[in-house]
Amino acid sequence: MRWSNLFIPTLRDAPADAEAASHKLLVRGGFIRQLHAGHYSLLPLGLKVHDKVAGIVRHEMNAIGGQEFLLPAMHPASIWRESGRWEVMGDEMFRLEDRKGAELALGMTHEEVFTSLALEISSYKALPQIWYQIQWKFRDEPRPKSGLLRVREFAMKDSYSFDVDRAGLDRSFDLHHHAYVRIFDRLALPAIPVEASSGAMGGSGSTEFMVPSNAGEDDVIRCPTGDYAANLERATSMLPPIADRTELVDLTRLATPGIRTIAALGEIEHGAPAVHQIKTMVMVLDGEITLALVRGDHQLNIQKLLDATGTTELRPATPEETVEHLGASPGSLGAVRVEGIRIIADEILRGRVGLTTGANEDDWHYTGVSVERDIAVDQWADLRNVSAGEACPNCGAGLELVRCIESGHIFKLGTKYSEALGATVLDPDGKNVPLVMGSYGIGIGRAVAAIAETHHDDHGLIWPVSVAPYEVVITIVSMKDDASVAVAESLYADLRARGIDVLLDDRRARAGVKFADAELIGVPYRVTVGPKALADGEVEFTDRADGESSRVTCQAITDLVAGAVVSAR
RNA sequence: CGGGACGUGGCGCAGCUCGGUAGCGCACCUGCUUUGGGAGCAGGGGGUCGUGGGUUCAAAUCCCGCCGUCCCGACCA
Repeated sequence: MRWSNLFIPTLRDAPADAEAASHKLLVRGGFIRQLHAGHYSLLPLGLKVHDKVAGIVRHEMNAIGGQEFLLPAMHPASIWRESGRWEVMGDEMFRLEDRKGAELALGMTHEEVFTSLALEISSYKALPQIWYQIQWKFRDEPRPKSGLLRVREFAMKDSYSFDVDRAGLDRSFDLHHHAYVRIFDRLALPAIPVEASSGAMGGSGSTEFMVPSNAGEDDVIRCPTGDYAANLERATSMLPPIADRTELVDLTRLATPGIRTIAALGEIEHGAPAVHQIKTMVMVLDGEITLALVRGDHQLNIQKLLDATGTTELRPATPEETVEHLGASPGSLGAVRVEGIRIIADEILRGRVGLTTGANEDDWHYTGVSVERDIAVDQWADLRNVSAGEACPNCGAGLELVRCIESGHIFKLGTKYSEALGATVLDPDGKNVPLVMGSYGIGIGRAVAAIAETHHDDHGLIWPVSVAPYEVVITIVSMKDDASVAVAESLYADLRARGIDVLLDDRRARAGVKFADAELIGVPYRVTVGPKALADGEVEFTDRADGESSRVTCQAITDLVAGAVVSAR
């Protein structure tokens, strides 16, 4: 294409409200424009990248036997009621009514609709099936942010596997895992597969593909040796055992006037170091007051509590609720001899004695607490946040904490949706069994942003050839130099004939402007045609990634460019 | 939802404290010069100052409501 005919509105300044590098550069480079919060228009350049990413995803899905569908974006409420998610999804689902007053939703994911199609599978002989689509999803995110990274309307590749049993699901899951590795490899995204929480999707296991970036919103715990990686919501670690203060045998009340924090309680006479304290968090799980107990120096991980209890809605109790149920205010709370309230405790507290905790009376604590003897724990679970530096559960090395963009997520769903919608098949024994399902997602726009986030420098974007809006740009230094124009036009025609995605910068602009724009929009290779080199029968070839330039003869340039592009695709 | 900030041509900003008919840079148009890293000079076009109301002779500016956008937190396949 000829730049002079294209709509590529580059900006010298990024909008003031852009924060993330990908956001600034995608706007500055003329790839996207915001319509309103969480909704972006893809401009021609942005759509080209988006299409190329989708094309790679599509190719790899087809390679594992996936079949492409296109399902409606708007769904009747009934199908979401059948799965129980009409209520579960809460405010995150866009809901509307049609003229007849029928309730509708904009799809945020498509388990229900795909499963309804799977009702037509009636025999195990038709399995396995892998179905996918690339379709727009709508989610009423509480806080859209960072350009394309978190939006309310976005294209997603979502696929679904249907198998007759768990072993089949494991195979389909592995196929997807490998396809995802290939996809992220081709996208040049250094995605780390990590153990993850299944959240509201339900199911038995899930893996996220996480791209390290400080623009991300997820924390990953990773072992530097590479033998362990998990979302903080799932991560575990080995902790050195704590020697209990066994001299504190008897449950004893301790006056602690004005002491409200773990730290303060560690400093007073007869106080206790944080590792010998129990932190008591009062939470409301689906409307039920619950005490969550962790060690004094630990932090409660909300997602772990949700997962351990199967809760859909969780919030901290209000100060009023806390006083009503426990008789004291935060700072003096504990679970000792508490009855009639659900108590969930972190595994690390199991068997501990000689502990200190609040006495549920302002300004009083207990010491000598034995967890087994004094606290009626209803459920033990891993509830604590892992911190950087703790020991890897596999090898003991110090764990690191990495901020990441969640770029893909694959789930073993099991039979939750097939049972809810009655999607069953006859197995070899003639028995009716529910389909065993998996679901697998990659956000296309988020992948575009993640690539931008990880492939840029001070001058602009540096697209990998696989997704670049154009593979090469021919920059004509001076449109008034007829020889330059002729050589550039000839090269342009040759490269197009070779199937190269080439952009001819034929604008009547100064060379500096053209160089700066080419770098901003991140075209991986540039051929500069100008009188200087042309006097020697040469042009310049520049690699955007390293900035290296070389002189190449006019005869050799076509092969060189085509070779570089094709090998990098 | 809690906290904070901001809404003035396409983008970046000043003007607001102390009310008096809107300005700068970039971009855009015309001309001349320039021409290998975001040119110079001259001329020019473009703004219901987010919105509704109030105060006032007079409101971008003061007051109130609303809307929108961004950031932090909460939340979030």
